[in-house]
Amino acid sequence: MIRTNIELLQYIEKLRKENDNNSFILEDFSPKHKLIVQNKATYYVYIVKSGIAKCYLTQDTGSDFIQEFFGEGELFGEIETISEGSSFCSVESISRLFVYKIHKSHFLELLKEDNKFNSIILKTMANKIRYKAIRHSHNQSNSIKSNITRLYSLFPYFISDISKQDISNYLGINIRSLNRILREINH
Amino acid sequence: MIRTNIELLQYIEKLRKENDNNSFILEDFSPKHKLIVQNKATYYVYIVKSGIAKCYLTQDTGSDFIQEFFGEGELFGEIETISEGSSFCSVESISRLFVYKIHKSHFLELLKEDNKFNSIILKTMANKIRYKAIRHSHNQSNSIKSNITRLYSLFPYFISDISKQDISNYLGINIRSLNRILREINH
DNA sequence: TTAATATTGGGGCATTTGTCCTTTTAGGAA
DNA sequence: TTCCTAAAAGGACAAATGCCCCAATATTAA
Repeated sequence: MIRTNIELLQYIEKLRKENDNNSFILEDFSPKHKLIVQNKATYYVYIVKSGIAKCYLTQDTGSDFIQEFFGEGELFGEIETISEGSSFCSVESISRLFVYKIHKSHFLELLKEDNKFNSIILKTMANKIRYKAIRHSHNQSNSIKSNITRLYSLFPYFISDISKQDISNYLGINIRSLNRILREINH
Repeated sequence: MIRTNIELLQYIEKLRKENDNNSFILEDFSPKHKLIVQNKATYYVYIVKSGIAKCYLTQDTGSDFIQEFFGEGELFGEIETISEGSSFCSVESISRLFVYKIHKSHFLELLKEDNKFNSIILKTMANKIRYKAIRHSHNQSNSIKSNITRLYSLFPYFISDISKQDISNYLGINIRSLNRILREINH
């Protein structure tokens, strides 16, 4: 639910220290700021330094479906950069958010020239695929109750960190259903 | 639904022609053969030459959820190889299936030494992430009817190529619901 | 402070989807 | 051919989920 990638974050920070004229720029956003907007061109790749953001798709019906919550070290914008399309989702800060951003062209350069970086990105993307597969598989073939129970066991405090509306959008259900089940679980 | 990756297939076949002692082995499977088994170690990465396979996760409840159908050029086994875990899904032939297989260690070697190959794999993985995101987003926030209608427009002949049970498992619904909606759509 | 707005919680009902079961049809093996 | 099994189709009812509504509480703005 709240994804992190400490190995990547540490490597980025190491690169920043070693290189003075480095390509990573630290930025600071307050909540509800959109860093990436669905269907718009993107110019940067981002890595979360601290805080939480949500990554979501807006459907034709107007409803949002949240793909992931990004925490420390999470990477985004890389898909758009590597496969050269406009953005297929939006990314918006939930809490105060610090990110390192790097221009597309520098990101692609690093991918080519830095073997270690290349291998970390490959691993990061492999993990995203694995995680998505498992999550969506569970979500699509189990009841809401079982999905929420699963979240409780994986992320005991998700209820306090994330709004009910966002949790609903993450589960692909409506907020009434979420409340109904939460009530049932807590007697 | 039936994913393909012609660029990758062509590149593999080019490598095979240029290199006599190449690392890709052509194999031939009849339907219902499991090439990868969930939770077991894997030793190879595969690329589909022709035919169709399904990639699915089996839940604790015993039900299967189909991630994707793999057609020409689709890659699998790469996640397990890159992120070094046992398999998180099973892959099973649906039709007669020809695949190129390559040993994990050779795959990793190619990734390091062949820039073009590296870049094709990165693009392939980026596309998987994008595709999964869009599919699951739609599937989780729309009715069965709208999901089936979407399949019809994307893959007009899916009904004739794939069994009803597999379609149900792909949509994360039960077969009764599938039949009910199909009937409704066709009056 | 007060007013305005967003978030949370839940009642009541409609709709969708799942479960169980039976029949029909199609295809393969003996 | 006949038998066996798997796939497909659908009736009837139960359970899960969505939708619309309103009230209570918390948060933000003036």
